[in-house]
Amino acid sequence: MQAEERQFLIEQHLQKVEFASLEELSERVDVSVSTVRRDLTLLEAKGALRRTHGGARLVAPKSDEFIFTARDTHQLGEKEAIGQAAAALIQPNQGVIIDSGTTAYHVAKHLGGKASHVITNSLPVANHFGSDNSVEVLVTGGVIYPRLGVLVGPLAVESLSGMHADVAVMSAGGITLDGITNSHALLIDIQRAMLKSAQRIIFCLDHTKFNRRSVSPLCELDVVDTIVTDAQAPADLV
Amino acid sequence: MQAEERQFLIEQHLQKVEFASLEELSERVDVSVSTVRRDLTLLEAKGALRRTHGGARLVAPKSDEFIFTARDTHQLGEKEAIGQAAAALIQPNQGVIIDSGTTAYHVAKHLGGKASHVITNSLPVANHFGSDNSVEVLVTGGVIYPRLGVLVGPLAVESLSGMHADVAVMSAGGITLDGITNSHALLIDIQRAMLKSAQRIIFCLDHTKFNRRSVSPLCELDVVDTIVTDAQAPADLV
DNA sequence: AAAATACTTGCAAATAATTTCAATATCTTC
DNA sequence: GAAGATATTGAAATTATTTGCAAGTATTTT
Repeated sequence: MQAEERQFLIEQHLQKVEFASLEELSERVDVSVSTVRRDLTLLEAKGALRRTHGGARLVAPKSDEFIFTARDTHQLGEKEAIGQAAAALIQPNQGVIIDSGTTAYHVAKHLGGKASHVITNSLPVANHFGSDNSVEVLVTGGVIYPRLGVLVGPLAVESLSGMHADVAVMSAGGITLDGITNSHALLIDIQRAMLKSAQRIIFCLDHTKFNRRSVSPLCELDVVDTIVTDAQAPADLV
Repeated sequence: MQAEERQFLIEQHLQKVEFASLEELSERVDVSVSTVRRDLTLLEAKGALRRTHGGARLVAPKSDEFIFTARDTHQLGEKEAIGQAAAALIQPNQGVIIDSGTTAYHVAKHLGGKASHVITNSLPVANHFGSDNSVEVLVTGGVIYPRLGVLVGPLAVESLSGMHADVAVMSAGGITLDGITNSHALLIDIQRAMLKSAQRIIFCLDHTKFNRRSVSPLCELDVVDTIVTDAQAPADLV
């Protein structure tokens, strides 16, 4: 096995497990513990990981810089499923607007190369498609809302105003019979612009969002074409 | 078999396998290992591949994250130092435009919370500041240029046109006495807009950029206020 | 504080790279 | 086409890297 390949494997393995002992790694790449140590020293210098007593650990444990995972951990399974279901609704070669919520992000993950254009104001979504040249990704301008990686502000709204897409994949803070609401006032303007620019509106909302009302009203229910949710959603509202 | 043909075969084979040992190549083109070594040295100088202990590997094999890390490894030390030096030139609370090159990215890394506003069209730079709420980061809109994580296109130029910053930290493909040039034509418009929007222009160029001319002319030398480079830069041009 | 575990350092064997040199092939020049 | 000059090639000797091991040192645990 080649030194470089070995180091790559170590890096890759750590991406999965976040922490690994020397023995574990040494066995995995089939070299002595000494060599693993040396590799780890190198990789640490490169900034790829951090050595600890007994092993090594990822320097940035979260897969996506932004705090996503922290918010996510709760309904991860449901969101994953919603993402898959919503992605299945997208026809090949459509233009898709993807919102900045965590649920919308999961839709992006399952989209693969289906869409031909993706429009988004979410940095995690942009990163996800960043090295994929089968999709044209259009990022709105704007100011980064810290910790969420969302682009907000007038520039974001402006950039959206001139655009058009077949579908908009949205998420929100809450839904009642009166309409859909969201918590961040800054997002409202942007989401309205998104709704206006898309022909078909898909909302992705897990069951915790039902019968909840956030501070800012976003839109009426009749604007929405499809809602994707999970099995635990209250039947009466559906 | 002809030397040129042999080298072409090696190149071609590597395209497929990403990595090959000396023995493998020697057998494949039916010459001694010594000759393969010589060929590899040549091909490396040409930039077609990278030699490693025991073989050779493609220059840009993997494409997961933005190509950054791969491109970087070469002049990493120099770029790191340039980044630090350039960051030192920024006064606290200034508005800074940061370009999309790898060198400019290193400046961002060393900027800390010095700047009050950062304007960029580079996703890596945006990510870097993403969870830092001491800095207001303004991202231009645009289409993602795959593999580099740069936002390009008319939207990017437009978003820059209305903005203003104290300093612009730029990088480029080459510099001669005739001016500064860059390789990606799509970037030129954006960089020009950046130059127009900033009061003071800092160019970060490592020594390999000197006396090199890329395809597209960017600007004359008199536009530039400061150039940050490393020790190996040719003295006469400085 | 003692025991256990992990880390560092120095060293020798194995492996790979560079250098050197003779043999062969290729190109010039007549 | 032949003689000499130049370049390329393969093999041997030298030098450098990498690897695994063991002894000594540091860190953590009990």
